[in-house]
Amino acid sequence: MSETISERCEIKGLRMTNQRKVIAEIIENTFDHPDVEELYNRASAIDDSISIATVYRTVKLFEESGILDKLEFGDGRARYENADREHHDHLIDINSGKVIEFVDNEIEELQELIALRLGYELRGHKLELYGVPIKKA
Amino acid sequence: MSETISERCEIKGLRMTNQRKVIAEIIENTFDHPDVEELYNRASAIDDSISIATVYRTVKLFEESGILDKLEFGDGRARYENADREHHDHLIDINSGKVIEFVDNEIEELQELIALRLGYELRGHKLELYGVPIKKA
DNA sequence: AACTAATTTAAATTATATTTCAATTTTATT
DNA sequence: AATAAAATTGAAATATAATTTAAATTAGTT
Repeated sequence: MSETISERCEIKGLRMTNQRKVIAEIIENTFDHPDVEELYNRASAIDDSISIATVYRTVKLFEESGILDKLEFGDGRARYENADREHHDHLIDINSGKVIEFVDNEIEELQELIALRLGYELRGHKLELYGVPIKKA
Repeated sequence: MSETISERCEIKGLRMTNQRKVIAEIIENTFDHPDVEELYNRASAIDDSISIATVYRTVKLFEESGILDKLEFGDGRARYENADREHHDHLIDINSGKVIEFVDNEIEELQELIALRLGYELRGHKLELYGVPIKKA
């Protein structure tokens, strides 16, 4: 969480148009996992000249630049989150769709180890847990 | 690996048309992770009257019946595998696209535990490791 | 064999994402 | 500040994956 997204874009040499600034700021201040449609809605509320094509282009650009992480929870829509955060994985409540973030160092280390055993250097991973809330008695 | 896919379909009360039998058999005897297009190619080679719409419908039906597992490795195409196998996760070679299957009980147990700590009963998970081969000296 | 309901094909449609291209905006240069 | 070159934009067209429609066929039942 060192620099803002706009700052990181400049470091990467990306032109900061107003559209990109708007989208960057939305993601900066968001704690959920919006899809493109939702980003477009939020961006339009700030600057209604932004087109959805630009939102698609921008998230793709940001993803390729390592500024955003793309998430896919299996419903066909890609979701995005700020990549400049402590790494974490996701637990998805299959009843409500709610997404809970978590970190577990033990599981992170195990993944490295498993990859090594298979002769690979781990470059990334995707871990999603799907569950239902435990009912309290 | 107790029954064949066809047998499991019958248990579930699904009608076994010739198209479904062909698709079931392909998946039964496959050790890779074909997408719909690839299943369609293989099915057409056996019975060239099968349409791609049927392949789409069949994999969806099979998935909903718990006969197939749907995999998404982030390239936009869904892949399928026989669900009636020892549970395993996947390591994807990001250079070659090769998919390696693995099982690690420690990581399985950890996932249960993490879900419990968050107040959830684990119903499923998706773990994919992405890596590059370690070069031998 | 006839009947009913499910399934099939082929085409049309939907949903998500990407690309095209003229117009505009940005950045670097003067 | 004005200018030129290059990148970005919006709107529409296009691409791609998946689903649905409707008429025809097939499976399972009587």
